[in-house]
Order: sequence, then structure tokens, then C-alpha cells
Amino acid sequence: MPEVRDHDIREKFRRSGYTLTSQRRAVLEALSEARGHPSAEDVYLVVKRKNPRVALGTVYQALSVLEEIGVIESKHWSESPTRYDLNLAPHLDIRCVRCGDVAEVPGVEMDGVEERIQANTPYEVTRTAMLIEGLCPKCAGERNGA
Amino acid sequence: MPEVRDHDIREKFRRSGYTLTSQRRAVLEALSEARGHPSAEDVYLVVKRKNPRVALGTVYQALSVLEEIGVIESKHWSESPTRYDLNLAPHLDIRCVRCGDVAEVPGVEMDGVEERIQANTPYEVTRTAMLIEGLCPKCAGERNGA
DNA sequence: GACTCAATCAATAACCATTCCTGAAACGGA
DNA sequence: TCCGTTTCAGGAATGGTTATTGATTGAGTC
Repeated sequence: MPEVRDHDIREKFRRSGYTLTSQRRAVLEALSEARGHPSAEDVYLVVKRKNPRVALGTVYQALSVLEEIGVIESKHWSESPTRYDLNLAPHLDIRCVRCGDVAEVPGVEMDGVEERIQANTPYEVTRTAMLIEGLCPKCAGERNGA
Repeated sequence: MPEVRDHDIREKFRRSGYTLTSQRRAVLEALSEARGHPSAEDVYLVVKRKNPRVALGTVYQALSVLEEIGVIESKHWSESPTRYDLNLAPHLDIRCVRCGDVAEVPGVEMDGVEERIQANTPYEVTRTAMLIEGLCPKCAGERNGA
């Protein structure tokens, strides 16, 4: 993890009152090592390699704390486990319905959408998420080949 | 159900090869009677009032068939069961994180977003969904009151 | 360094929406 | 009517996630 983010993370822990334990740090490291957008299970497997005593429940709890204090974010496509992401900048992700791989979709501006939604509903908007599904090039090729 | 939609539905069943059974019709009727966006369980409870022998699994299967042939659509907010909707026109829904109520958000244009996404990813986009969460006026009031 | 209290942890059981499985029933076509 | 296929009911199973319960750890204090 870059120094800057590291400081930022420490700051968020300090402000929240939660403590930055070794398990939570391990979860963060697993997230930054993992390519793509790992599930809780993926994170668990990575963390377990270094510390076999860690339980899956601990990983879930750590992920929930990290999301609550705004260090990571989650996306939940239906019919698949929740994916976690260190990238906090607004961005779109697409998930392959066949193999489950998640990739970023660059270059699509969604600025102002949340504001327009808020302007058109009496609800107090707390979160918006764009969930995109498709076929990755690899799976599209295999489908045509088969 | 209006006559027009009724004919449309029959047509979609004919084309798909599925049969429009009484159970599937009952599910459709339950969906059109239900206010808002019912879950499978909600639909099940309504259907069961008229036909107590119908099983929950049957409702799930019927909903899945109806979605597959394009008669209904589903939205899945995390941490809550999938909601089903007869309204096939593009529209946004917001879900209250406190009571679970779903309401429509009118007047927000999302035209062209799917095309822009497709233009910026090598994936073959099959589906996009905007999932919006917030606090409904009622729950926001209760929160402030408490 | 020992003490105290709260926060956190590991392990496991429980939960719940959804799917799968099985044999029975209904349906459509010869 | 018979036959093959589709659909159904009922219930068991699945899988991601959360709750529970003591044990452990850690920061602050003396």
C-alpha cells in the first residue's frame, strides 16, 4: 500500500474509534494484492496463507468495519458473492455472468446522476450503484467456439 | 391485467415454448395486485390465498420463467430478497434501507448509458441496473423523532 | 510489570433466500 | 387412450452471510 493511503487509513481508524488490528491490516493487504475484485472467501484464502488461525467470520467482520469507516467499498451482483474493492474513486465495474470476472469500465461519466435522483425523490438518497453484467471476451469466444 | 398486456403475455409464452399454466397466471395476477415491488415470498402469500396447495418453490420457478421470457423484471438490492416488477419500461427504483419499501424515481433520464458502457468495454453487455438506496420520508421522520 | 475493562477474536451454530431433487400429476399430440 | 414431455408440490439441501459465545488481546493506569 502506498504511504499516502496508509496514512489515510490510519486516520479513518482513529476517527472511527475502531482499532487497526493485525487481522484488519491483513485483510487490507489481501485486498491490495488480489487482482480484480475479490469476494470475502477470496480474501479469507489469502489471509489464511499467512495466518492460518484466522476464521472466515473474522474476515467478514473486518470487511464490514472497513466498509463502514470508508476504507473499502462493496458491490453485490445478484447470484454471486459480494465483491470488495480498495478503489474508492467513482468508477463502473462489469461482471462476467459466465466466469464471474470483474473488470473496470473506464471513460463513462456518471457525474450528476445521484444529484438528479435526489432531486426527483422524497427519499434521502444514501447510496447509488450501477451493476453491469455481460460476457467477457474469453467467455464470449468459448461460447461461440462451443 | 389490461387486455393488451394479456395478449402480449400469451404471445411471449407461445414464442418461448413454455406453457401459460394456472400457477404462472396466478403469479402474474399476484404481481399486478401487489402494490410496490413484491418479493417472491410476498407473491407466494398472495397466490396461496387462492390456491393453498401452491409451493414456494413453484413461485420461484414461475418467476424465473416469467423473467426469462421477458414478461417481468427483477431487481436485487443486497441484504434483501429479490423484488419483481411488471413494469418493463426503463425506470429507476429506490429502496428504503430501513423498512424495505420500494418507490419509483421519475424524471431521471438514463438514456444512452448502456450504449456508452458498451462502447467502453470489451465485454458484451447483457444487463445494466441502477440500484438506489435511501431513507423513505416516513423512516427519516421516525429516525429524527427517536 | 501487573491490573482492569472494553474491544476484538476464533469457532461454530444458525439464518434465510434460493435452488435442487424426487416422484406425482397434468398436458398435448399421435 | 396411450406416451412422452412439461410442470408441479413437497421437502431437503445449498451457500453466502450473520449471530452467538467464551477466550484473547490491547490500551491505559497504577
